[in-house]
Amino acid sequence: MIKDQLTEAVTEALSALGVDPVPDTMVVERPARREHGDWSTNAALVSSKAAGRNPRELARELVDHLDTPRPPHVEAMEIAGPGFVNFRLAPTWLHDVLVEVVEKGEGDFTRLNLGRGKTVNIEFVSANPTGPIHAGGGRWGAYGDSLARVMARCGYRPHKEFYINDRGRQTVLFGQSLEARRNGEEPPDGGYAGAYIEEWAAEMPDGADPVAWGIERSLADARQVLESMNVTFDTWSSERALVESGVEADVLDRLKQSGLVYERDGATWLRTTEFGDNDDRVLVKSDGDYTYFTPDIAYHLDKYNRGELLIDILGSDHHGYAPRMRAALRALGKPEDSYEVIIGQFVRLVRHGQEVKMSKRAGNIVEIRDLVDEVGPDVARFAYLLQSIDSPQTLDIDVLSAEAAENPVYYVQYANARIHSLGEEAVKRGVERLPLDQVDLSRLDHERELELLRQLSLLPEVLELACNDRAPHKITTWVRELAATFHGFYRDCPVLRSDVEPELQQARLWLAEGARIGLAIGLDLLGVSAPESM
RNA sequence: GCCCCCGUAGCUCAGUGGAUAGAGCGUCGGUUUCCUAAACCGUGCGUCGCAGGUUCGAUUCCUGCCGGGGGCGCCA
Repeated sequence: MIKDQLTEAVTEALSALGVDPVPDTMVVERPARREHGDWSTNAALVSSKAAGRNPRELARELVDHLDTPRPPHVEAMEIAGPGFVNFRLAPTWLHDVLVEVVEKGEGDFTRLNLGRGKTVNIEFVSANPTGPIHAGGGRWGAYGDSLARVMARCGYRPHKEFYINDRGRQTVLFGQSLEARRNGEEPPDGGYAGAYIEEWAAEMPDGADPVAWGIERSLADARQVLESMNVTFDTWSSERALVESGVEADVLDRLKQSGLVYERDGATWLRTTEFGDNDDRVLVKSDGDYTYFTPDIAYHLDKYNRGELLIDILGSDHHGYAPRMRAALRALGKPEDSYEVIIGQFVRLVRHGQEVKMSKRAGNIVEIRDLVDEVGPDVARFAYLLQSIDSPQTLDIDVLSAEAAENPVYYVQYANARIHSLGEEAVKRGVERLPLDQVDLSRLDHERELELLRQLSLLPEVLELACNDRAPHKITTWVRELAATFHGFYRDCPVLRSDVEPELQQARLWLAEGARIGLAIGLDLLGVSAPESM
């Protein structure tokens, strides 16, 4: 890969100039502006101190050194600004990218090995099974599932997990609410009052245990709607089953061995402050019951059977929970970096220009189902993945539905549809794509063609960032830009028109194939379909 | 009071230690004798919330403040 070749060349040159080791802030990167070349390095800037020379002077020497022999594809090097070295490459480097893309295909192009086979347990959604999942929960679903896809492509082995809180007060209240409705009564104080309670109560068979039936009903609903958005889980873990197996006592014993457990006011506490929590936490209440915390610790311990690294994706309303779990796992001897918490910010829904306030118990929720039914699974999923999980998100339902045609997901899918239609048209016109090694890719020299190739060449860097930053939305940004460069190419560079020379036509057909592969990879990582016609 | 996240163009949001800060939508105007106009092209005088600090260089890192969201139970 060109980046590695350039990095190696720069590193060698620096060490020949007495800079060894090379500062780890040294990068070879793509400059933001085209005028600054195809690639550039800050090597002279970050090494000037070690070299005892001013940056531009060092840059000069660096360039002289790199000139004999020049790294592959390099046509010119320039010193710019405070001491950047910019590399101007022949378009051949981009033609090589296309060869790599089509030879490796959507299965292997940009398959990284950052994870080296490490297993990762990713827990997300985990909504209480007391009703349908609201539209906010869809964000965790889309995010978690896509993060798993991104990590899988980067050499991790993810295991997706949904934790079911099928025990405790909320489930009891939920069951009572169902039963009350079934008997035509009002739900109990603090119970659930949504319209779905009435619908579900009517479905409930005679003699069913309302709690157990209600939980199953909720889970079936969650599973179905999440699957419609292409969000799936490898394991659905039941808190009740865990508790019934009696693991809490084991966990308590193990925690006691850490010496961080103590009794106070009749309760049993864990000294989580030892590991940075604000307060110590109760494990066993003074009435003898476990708090929710204890089975949760047991659950996390159990998850280590399904992952060396644990990732919890939580809504920002649970962020206070992270320090205590981190502390508990450290008390149990788990390495600090084996547990990661990702805090997702909330989704605000807007309809008719007004925010839709949601409360499950009051019953005025917007379900994911409503959203998916209204705008379709691809639109919903793409919308969730449009921005960083750190940012509060505003989804305007009217914009997503009424203006569906201008939705960014269609823009991307349309690019794919155009490529397929190009293929069909080629068949109609009797044009066959020759084997790649018989095609002269150097014919690709139009700015639109080069832009498209540049965008494709960016995927490895983007994927690595998306993985390391746990930021699948970076894939969304990239695939939108890929679609944009394709549309530009499609507009200005006819492929099958009769006035296009056969050699150029062949090269362009392969370029379209490269774009198709890029779109397929990107959309797959996002869990969004790539329709062949629209 | 303490903790987490956010504050970038009219709106929704990318970007984040570098060289003139971007996209979509919206506005206005243009583009089609053969490959899908769900497209393309042009059109934006933004104190990157404010003030300090670190740095050769800060929208990006640190501190404080202001504004918004969320959280601070022997609830889950």
